[in-house]
Amino acid sequence: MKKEDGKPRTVRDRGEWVEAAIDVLAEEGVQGMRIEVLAKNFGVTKGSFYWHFKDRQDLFNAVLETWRDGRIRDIHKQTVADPGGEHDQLLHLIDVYGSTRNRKGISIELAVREWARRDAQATAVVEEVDRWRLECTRQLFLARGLDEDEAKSRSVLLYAYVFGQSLMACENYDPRLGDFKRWIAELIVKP
Amino acid sequence: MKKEDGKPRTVRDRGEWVEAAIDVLAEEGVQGMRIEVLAKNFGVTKGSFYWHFKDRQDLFNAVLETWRDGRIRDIHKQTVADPGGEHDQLLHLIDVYGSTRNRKGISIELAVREWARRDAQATAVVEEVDRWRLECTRQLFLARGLDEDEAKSRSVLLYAYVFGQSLMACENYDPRLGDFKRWIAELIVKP
DNA sequence: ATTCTTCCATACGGTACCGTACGCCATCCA
DNA sequence: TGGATGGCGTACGGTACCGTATGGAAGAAT
Repeated sequence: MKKEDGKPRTVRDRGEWVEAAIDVLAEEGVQGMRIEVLAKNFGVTKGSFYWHFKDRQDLFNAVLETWRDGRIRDIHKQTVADPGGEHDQLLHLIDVYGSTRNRKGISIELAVREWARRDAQATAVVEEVDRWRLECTRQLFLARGLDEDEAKSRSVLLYAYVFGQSLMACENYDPRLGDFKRWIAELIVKP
Repeated sequence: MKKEDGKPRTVRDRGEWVEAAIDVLAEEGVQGMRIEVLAKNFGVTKGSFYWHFKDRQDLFNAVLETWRDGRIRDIHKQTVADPGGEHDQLLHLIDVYGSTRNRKGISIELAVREWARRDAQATAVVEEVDRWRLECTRQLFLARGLDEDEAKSRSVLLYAYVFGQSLMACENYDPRLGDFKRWIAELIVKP
């Protein structure tokens, strides 16, 4: 059959599909990444999807790899050697995951971890990302003069805290929550 | 049509449906609570379900209320006044959510919070549970002699940490992770 | 200009659900 | 003992998907 209207035919590549899928992942979770829904929100049909991807799992793998590579790049950028600035770098790390200006990044983070609870592929990706992150913060703590054990412990605490923080509904707990969070960040980072 | 086999007809009540639904919630998440699947795993058909529940949302509400009531009961049991024992009570709280013997409880906890990210009803329930929990631990910290702000801050840190901990994949980070977690717990609770 | 390749639209069969309509059996009750 | 009622089975229509098969348009290659 033919298209009668004059709408220009949109053409998308694999990368655009993955980006759009990650957006939906953040908002709806893994279950939300439906091919036909993605296609509709995207202005094409699934004929396009199955041209660029073998099947749904193929998209999932691409999403996971893209996320992983981005996170690993990010953590390296955020923990570059800056002698004397380790304290601020650590505080910044905590802040990034606690602030609302990174809402989308946090949503993706939670969605991927939720995914990882029931999917081996996602679990492997999360493990790899966590390894890098823990390693990088460990280096920062070491540079601050902490011993090996404390550096590792505080790294675990740091990331557990930032992820857990976004799971909690404590906005109405106290109007001075912002102060509390700063106090907590200092406690986690403090030498 | 008639049942030819001699299987005794199973009869279920509302509570049993809710219990079974919570089990599935822990393993599969909200999306996993499908009526026909629940019924099959349960040895009945959805004819039974629609006798006990108006619709799927009706089950969801029952699940949320049951969870909320259980959590509120639990937190009160775990934070009863025990002058001088507050330190151990706080450590125990952290331990409960970190240990593998509470695997199911943790799974439910995460599933409900995942649910809450995209559903207002679940959000309200999580908020209520968090309020109680934060309030109870705040009392424990106060009893330890901390001032108001630090009691509140450490309460937030405590719960953010325990939830975040179950989101992380750091089992392979270091064989002495158990030691690290004990060290972290002490840091969180320490006066 | 013709063929080739790329990329997408459409149609189709299949599955897994939700919710409803209705009927059947067992038990309690007069 | 016959009827009422609680509790469930079955069948049906409807929706939302997945994946495949096939065809068509538009540019690239020759």
